[in-house]
Amino acid sequence: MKKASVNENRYAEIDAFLQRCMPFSEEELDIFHSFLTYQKFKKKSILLQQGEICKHESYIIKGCARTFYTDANGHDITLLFAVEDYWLGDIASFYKKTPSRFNIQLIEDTELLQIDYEAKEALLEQLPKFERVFRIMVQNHLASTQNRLVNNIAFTAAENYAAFLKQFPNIPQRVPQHYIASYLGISPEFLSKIRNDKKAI
Amino acid sequence: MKKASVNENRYAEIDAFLQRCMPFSEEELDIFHSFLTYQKFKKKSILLQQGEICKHESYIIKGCARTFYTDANGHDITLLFAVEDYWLGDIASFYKKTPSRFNIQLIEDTELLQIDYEAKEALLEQLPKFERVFRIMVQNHLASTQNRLVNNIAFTAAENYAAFLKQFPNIPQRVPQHYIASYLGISPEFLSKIRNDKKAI
DNA sequence: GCGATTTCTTAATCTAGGTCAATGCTTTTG
DNA sequence: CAAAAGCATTGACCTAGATTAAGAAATCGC
Repeated sequence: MKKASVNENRYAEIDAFLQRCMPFSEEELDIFHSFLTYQKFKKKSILLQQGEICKHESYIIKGCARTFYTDANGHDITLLFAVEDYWLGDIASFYKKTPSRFNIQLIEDTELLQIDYEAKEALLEQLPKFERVFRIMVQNHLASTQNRLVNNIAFTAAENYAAFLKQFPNIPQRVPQHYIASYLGISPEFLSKIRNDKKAI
Repeated sequence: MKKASVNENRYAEIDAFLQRCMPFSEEELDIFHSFLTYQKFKKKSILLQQGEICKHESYIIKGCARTFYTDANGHDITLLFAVEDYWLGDIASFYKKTPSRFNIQLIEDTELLQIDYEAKEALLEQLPKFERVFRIMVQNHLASTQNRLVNNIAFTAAENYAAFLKQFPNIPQRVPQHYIASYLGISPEFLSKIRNDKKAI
């Protein structure tokens, strides 16, 4: 018989995320859950501010966020859009307890599962299997960041925009266009021009 | 009494590298060494070619290398300079056995300790502690790649060049200047101009 | 439902950095 | 040791993309 529950199973997605990486028993998953904190935030909340120490890594159950750096002229560069099934945080700040270089801002009302430094270390001690899960996650993240760095230099803004649409077909419906410009590292005006030039063909 | 040896201890540096991450016993280090292969390569050797599958991760005992992407016009973008105490490889290709996006070319005669996929998995199985070592390595690598991506977009070429000199004061004596331009994502001519403008001040 | 704020577009002008080509200087290599 | 290859520099000219400004459209908050 199925357990009745007010809030469905808030761990369903994150468990599936883990299982895609390697098999976990019910017991292991329960232990994992015990280290997580469920949190709801309103649209436009600031999860992390440049200069602060990043206290949590956060898995998105539902919602949308953006990690970005604001330069001296107040222009920002989007490092990452995160939606359902993504993790948020500033790794450098989280692990070294140094001031973060990045801001994290929510673009929609968002539900998160959060883990702080001590909880993560305790989890890793209790279930060393998770070292591997997190290693693989970070490896994938590094590979995609390397690709993005190289693409950003090697290709034109129009090419990078086309590649972005292909890789993230659902992001444009969820975030304002000038954030996409800031992800591509171009001005909003120029992105508008690119879009218009494309239409003309 | 010290063991006499023709080739000193070729593991001295890599062991120190590991110990900076966490403590290891002599036995553990011996097991680790048993998975490594020592290799010498001549200057200009190609360790990995765009399109091939990356078969090894390589620790540099002595020497200098460059990882780069060559675009359709034959221009290249340097992803990484590696010298003593760095690791080389294309993570995405190594783990997923997909064609590599990058070339790795040696800039000096180089001595490496290499590990292939099967050996690395066997090492991780026998000594799961290494999951953590590699996780931490990859995290640091990701953090610096994120910074580089953002800096590349946010700052001017001259600023990025100054930051490069500060971060890697010894690289310019070991690699031709046009490789540094390709790391910064600018033309060699423009780097030459930047250097000249700076002198003028 | 309406004013206020954000967002997007368009157009004129400007600039960081690219391209091309020529010259001299170092390294390699045979 | 000479010829060739690779490297750095300089200058003239070109272009992708930035900046500024202003109006139009969409969305938000009450």
